[in-house]
Amino acid sequence: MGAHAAMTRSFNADLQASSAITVTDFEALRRLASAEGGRMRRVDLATAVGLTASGMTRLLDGLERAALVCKEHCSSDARVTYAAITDTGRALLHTAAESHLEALAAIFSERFSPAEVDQLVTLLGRLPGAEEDASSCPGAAAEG
Amino acid sequence: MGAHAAMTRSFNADLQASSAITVTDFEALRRLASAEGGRMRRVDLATAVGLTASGMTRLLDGLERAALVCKEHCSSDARVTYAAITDTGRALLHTAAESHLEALAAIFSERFSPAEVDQLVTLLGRLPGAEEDASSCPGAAAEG
DNA sequence: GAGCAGACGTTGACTGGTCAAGTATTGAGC
DNA sequence: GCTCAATACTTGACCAGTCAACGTCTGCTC
Repeated sequence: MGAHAAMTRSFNADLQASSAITVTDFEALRRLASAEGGRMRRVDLATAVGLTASGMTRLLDGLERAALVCKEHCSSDARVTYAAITDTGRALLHTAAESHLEALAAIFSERFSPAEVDQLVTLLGRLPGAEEDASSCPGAAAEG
Repeated sequence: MGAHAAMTRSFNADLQASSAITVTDFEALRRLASAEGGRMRRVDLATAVGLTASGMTRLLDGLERAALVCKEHCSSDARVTYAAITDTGRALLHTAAESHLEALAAIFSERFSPAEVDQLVTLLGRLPGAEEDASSCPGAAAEG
């Protein structure tokens, strides 16, 4: 409890200050940016970042209002709406990533050797819900 | 994000079903139960479980309403109020602990060898905010 | 082609938590 | 013994997310 909450709070404050987004916003943008065509079905994005569909609706509301993301419709299935990252979104993600990944790296490299980081990544990767989180973790095995 | 959220959700559902409390409630009760005299200053309890003071007020509101906890006043300092676990609270904690720790053990023993659990405990124990979390983790090094 | 189960997305009501501001109390310095 | 900064706690306004219910659309089956 304590550790996770504390870290999330600190990362949030960090991102908030540098880019006015939350950790979850960051995750969503990151996912979109690396998705094919810079877009994903809202439902897929939701499960990817670990939110419910309605949670994703709220989150994207905010990102849309900030013009970081926009809606696109699917021609073959009228039920689905894509969330697509905009150029503004990509730019902000880039900025945010610098400070966020730096903070992340700081926390970890201060406390763990590269080998230990690897160990954590493999071990935690076995947790339910982590599935392909590890593969998308920037600098998982890298980072000297 | 995903993994933590998913696990917390599942543990919450579990506890909710068995005892109508959340993971955070459980943490607070556990802390109180093992504190000297079954009580702690609200402020200390808050930092112990990783909440703000106001968060703790809200949380204890609920536990008090359910009679799992009660207020006690400090004779030497009128500012402080203790949160004290009641007999009802201890009983419920006992029940909840069975199912919760079982679920916890299941998740971990399915995925990690005892040695790996130890490794995780030591590594994660270095995270900020984890400080003495590990020491209070039931069955950290035990559990075959 | 009508009916129906199932998927996608949104909405309203709620929860668990935050932050900022306020009250009451304490203790140290003068 | 007054003043003032600091501490303990509560409260109101808010935020991020959940769940349950709903509308819409799709695709299968008959």
